Amino acid sequence: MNESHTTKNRLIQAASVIFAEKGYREATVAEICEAAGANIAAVNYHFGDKESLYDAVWHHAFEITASEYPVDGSLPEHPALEDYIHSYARAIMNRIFSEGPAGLFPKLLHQEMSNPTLALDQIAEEALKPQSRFLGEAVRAALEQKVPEETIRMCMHSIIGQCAFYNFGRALRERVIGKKTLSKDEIERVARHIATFSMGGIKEIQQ
Amino acid sequence: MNESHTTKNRLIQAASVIFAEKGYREATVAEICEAAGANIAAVNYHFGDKESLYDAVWHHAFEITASEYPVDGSLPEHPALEDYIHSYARAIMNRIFSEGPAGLFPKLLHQEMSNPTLALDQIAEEALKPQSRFLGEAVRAALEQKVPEETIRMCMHSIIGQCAFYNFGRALRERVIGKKTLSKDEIERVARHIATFSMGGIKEIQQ
Amino acid sequence: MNESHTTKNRLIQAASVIFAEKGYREATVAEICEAAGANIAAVNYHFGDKESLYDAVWHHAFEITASEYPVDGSLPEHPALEDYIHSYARAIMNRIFSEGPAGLFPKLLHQEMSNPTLALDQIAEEALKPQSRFLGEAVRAALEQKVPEETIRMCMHSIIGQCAFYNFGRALRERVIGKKTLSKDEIERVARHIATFSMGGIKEIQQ
Amino acid sequence: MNESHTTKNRLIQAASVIFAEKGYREATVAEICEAAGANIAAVNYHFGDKESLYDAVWHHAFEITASEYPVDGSLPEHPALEDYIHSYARAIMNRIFSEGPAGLFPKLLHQEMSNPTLALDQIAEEALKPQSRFLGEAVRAALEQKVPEETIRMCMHSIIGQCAFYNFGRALRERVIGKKTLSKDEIERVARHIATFSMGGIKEIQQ
DNA sequence: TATGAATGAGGTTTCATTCAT
DNA sequence: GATGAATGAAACCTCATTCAT
Repeated sequence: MNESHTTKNRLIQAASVIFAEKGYREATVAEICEAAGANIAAVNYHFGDKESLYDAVWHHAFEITASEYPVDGSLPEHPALEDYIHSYARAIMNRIFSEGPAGLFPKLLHQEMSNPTLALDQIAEEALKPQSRFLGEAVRAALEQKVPEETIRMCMHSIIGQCAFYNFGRALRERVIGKKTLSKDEIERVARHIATFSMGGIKEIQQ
Repeated sequence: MNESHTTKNRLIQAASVIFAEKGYREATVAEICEAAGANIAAVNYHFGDKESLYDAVWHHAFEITASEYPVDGSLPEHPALEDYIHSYARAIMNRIFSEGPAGLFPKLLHQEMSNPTLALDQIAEEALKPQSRFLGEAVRAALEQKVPEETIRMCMHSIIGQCAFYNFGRALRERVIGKKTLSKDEIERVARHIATFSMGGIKEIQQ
Repeated sequence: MNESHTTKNRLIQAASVIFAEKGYREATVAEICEAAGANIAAVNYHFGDKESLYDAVWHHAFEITASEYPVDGSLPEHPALEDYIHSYARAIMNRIFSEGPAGLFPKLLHQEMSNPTLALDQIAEEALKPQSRFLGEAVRAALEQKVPEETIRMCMHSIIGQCAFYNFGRALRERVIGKKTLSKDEIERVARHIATFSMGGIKEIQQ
Repeated sequence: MNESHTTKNRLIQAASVIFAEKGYREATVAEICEAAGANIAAVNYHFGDKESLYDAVWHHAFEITASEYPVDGSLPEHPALEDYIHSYARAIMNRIFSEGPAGLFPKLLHQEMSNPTLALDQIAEEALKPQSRFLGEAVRAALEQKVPEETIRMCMHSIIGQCAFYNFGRALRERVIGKKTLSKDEIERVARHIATFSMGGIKEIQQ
């Protein structure tokens, strides 16, 4: 049997979508099984319990998003700081507005962060720290250690926050601004904006 | 009887904390009643159902946070753009890291945004749009209409995103950076940083 | 205070309508009190409990219907059997299709007969046996004791059944025939029909 | 497993008896499950909710009563009107006084008619209209269209009412007359009485 | 005489999990 | 390797009744 169509895989795929949409608690084992075309007992049979399925979903979702939109995916040959920021912002924005499986990771992250389970510790360690370091080292190098560590951290947060807002603020943007999604062009403009804005910010901070 | 100690008020207070911590669905009527020292049927007696209690909690939480930390609370006599941004950022940061009742609103907002209920529509309209407008008009005035509306919106998102990150990113910051809360001094420095960084960003964008 | 507008009376009146419509169990004390413009505790205060209110309602409803439409209300001077039957049928039909308070008794009776409470025993004794005897004696007299008691009883049931059908069959007639109520004229024709039909039946039985 | 002893079937059987005795609202899921020897969650597992179980009970009860006592069950070769009436009356009387499962349908009908649920619409359409038509056509044929439609309807109601009285009047007959049930012989005599009485009535009406 | 807050018992329903097959 | 029936715990909600005022 084609490995990607085993019951186990179908469960992970169906669960990804449902967990992303509703969060861990609101998603029911029954609806996941039904969406996967599997028996009600399938989750417990294949994964032991609901929470272990959730873990499996996380790994699946991160693998997809990280390989489809790596944070260093748009770096030129000899990248300057602005290139690093732009590459990071572009990847994150593409993930956030992806309507395919690559879009599941940000949605899961959003769910998870309001009600952290044990999964978040692992995710933070394996998935998010490396991305954060990617950005942190670029900023640190550019500032040439003339500034205290706290300042570097605040700059990083300013950059990450600008990107993350498009994920966490999704429901709000729909309501306050009325836009549900962004076109490819808009995504490009936003990524460019974040890079430019952040470069201006860092220059100002340096003085 | 002292009005602030009626069963109804005790329910709202207990529910605020529990909803903020766990979200609407995960919080149970039973634990709220127990925490309020009330009977299991008290919620239905005083509010009709769980959802109406939730609405009451929202209004309560917003009133407190908005009166304790208004977004225009640190404006000088003739404020420049940087003053607007600083006042906004300072209020938001203080709300986020308040350990008292003023801290409940951001936490409720975080919960709500991952699983929006009907409450969010009302909150967006009544509480968040005005704050957003406060910032938007300051930015628009400073940029003197030389730039397209999309640019203004992106700048606003850059500012809001920097602040909001400290709310939505809470669980992550704890895990990646290891800091759970910020001291008064740190809050002041972050607010100042966001104002400075954003001014630099806006100047860069203008060119 | 006008006696008919005391809280106690308003409760009885409101409860009559609601019990008639929904039956004992489905009617709630809360809605009765609200309809009567009284406090939620009023029923227990004035009547002790829900069931005692129910008893009070019965007496109220029977008094009204029996005085407005007595079964001997249309008897001529020297009545023949057909006159007795006609008078009985006319009274019952008028009660059943009354839209005022006189219509409450048949509706309560309908409710009660599918789920008898202790109230039914009393009602049967005080209200229904006398009416039954009214008809029974007329039939017995007309048949001149030439027939066994069982035959007399079956004839009575034939008469009563024809009338009662318009009460118990109400929901069904609406659905099968599509008529919700009867005009004054129709009521007269039905009463006349039942008298004629029954006289024919009794004559046939006698042979 | 023997199909008639599955949990689902045991639930229907237990529920039939309890719904017939107490009506929809008064019957509790808990007592039904206990009577069926099943878990409290069994109703929701097998039927979704209480109301769907109720529907299933209706179909079950009607199938049994209609196959055990069909309204045309006693028709001779070339039936006259009296034969139709007698066959109808005999079937209805047998249903009403059956102490087995065939007796559940009239009891359910009685309950339903004092507090109609959506089920009644369906029952009226599927179960009762055909029976009513069976009688109606026989009467219409016998009267040779010399009489207005209203007269035909009133004659039908006279016949149906005489039968139905033994169902709806059950609680009353117990109290006023003191007889709880009828023997086989009595049932036969009542059916014969209704046929004779009705023929006399119809003849009288025709003149 | 009357009230409004409060309560406890009990209702239906949901759902993750188990177990025999 | 997989299933469908079954379960127990716990969720929200309803409602007649009580009690202090």
